[in-house]
Amino acid sequence: MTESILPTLLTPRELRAWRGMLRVHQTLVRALDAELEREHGLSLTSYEVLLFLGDSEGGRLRMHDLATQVLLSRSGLTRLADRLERDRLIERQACDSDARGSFAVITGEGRGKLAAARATHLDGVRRHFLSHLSRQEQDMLGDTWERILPGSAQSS
Amino acid sequence: MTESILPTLLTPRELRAWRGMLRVHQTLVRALDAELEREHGLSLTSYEVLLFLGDSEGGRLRMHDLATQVLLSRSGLTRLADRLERDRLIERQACDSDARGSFAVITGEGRGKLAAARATHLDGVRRHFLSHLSRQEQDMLGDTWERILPGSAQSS
DNA sequence: CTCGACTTATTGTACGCGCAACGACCGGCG
DNA sequence: CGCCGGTCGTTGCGCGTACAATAAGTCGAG
Repeated sequence: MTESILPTLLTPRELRAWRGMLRVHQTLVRALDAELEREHGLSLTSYEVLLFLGDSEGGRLRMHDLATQVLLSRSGLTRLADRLERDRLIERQACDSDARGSFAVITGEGRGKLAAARATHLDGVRRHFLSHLSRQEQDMLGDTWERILPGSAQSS
Repeated sequence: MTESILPTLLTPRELRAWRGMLRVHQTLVRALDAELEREHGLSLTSYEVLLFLGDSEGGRLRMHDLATQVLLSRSGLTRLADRLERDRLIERQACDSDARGSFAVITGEGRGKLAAARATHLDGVRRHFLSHLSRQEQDMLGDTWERILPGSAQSS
């Protein structure tokens, strides 16, 4: 009676590819976040905000665009920006071409923090991730990501 | 004066491999979570709890072990288990060999939910992820994950 | 047998995030 | 010009999670 639809499961090969990514991602993100927090009192998302701002021309970005790039909801970014502003790592700036909008601008202090944190972060990415990959594998991974989600290449 | 240490940045190839994973992971997890939530009112973490329980012998697991497998803190799992128990998808069971411990046990209703959700979830994983990968690539990915984080292969 | 260091699960608390709603503002069309 | 659908950033609210502290229990050394 209750013989429900049994979905055909994944093959071991598929499982390895899929769950491996989940594990690796979660583990690495946790580790990188912890390192950043410990050495610079910065969360990974805060770091990414500074990163994108620092690499933008003028060191500023519209809130909406910034939210998109760091994969945060607009409300989430509003709150995060509040904290970063409180810590004087960014400032807000009105947008004169559109009175609704505002820019987030990285401060000098923010740039200093970014440079320091970047060293830690990049070191972590290399230790935990890149060091295990040959150049060919890196290329292949990049191709794979691009195929799965077109436009997955971006700034540092 | 303020000539700080400029960390040497990542190469484009490294960037593609690294940030690609971040984007793909976040996007896919969001999508899968939304599908599960919409079609079965189940979060991805809840699903994973049911999954691991359903695939364990006796349909039960110690809270501590379960927390480890779903990558949740023990307190996080306690709360999640509360919710799942409220929805009658799992039950708690005392452990007679160790009076401190308790088991989480999947219920019949939980198994039904799992079977249904599993169809949705596996379909999603195939559509969003596996369909873009050849068998060779799946193998290569699996190898890569295993090298980065030994022991990244597990149940469905 | 008893003590003490460790483990297990739970609880208090705080935080980060998303969703929905809001006010302010934009731009195009009648 | 005036309106109206859409957008931008912010806010109220609720949820899910981690960290620290706690109570109960385990196990081995003396």
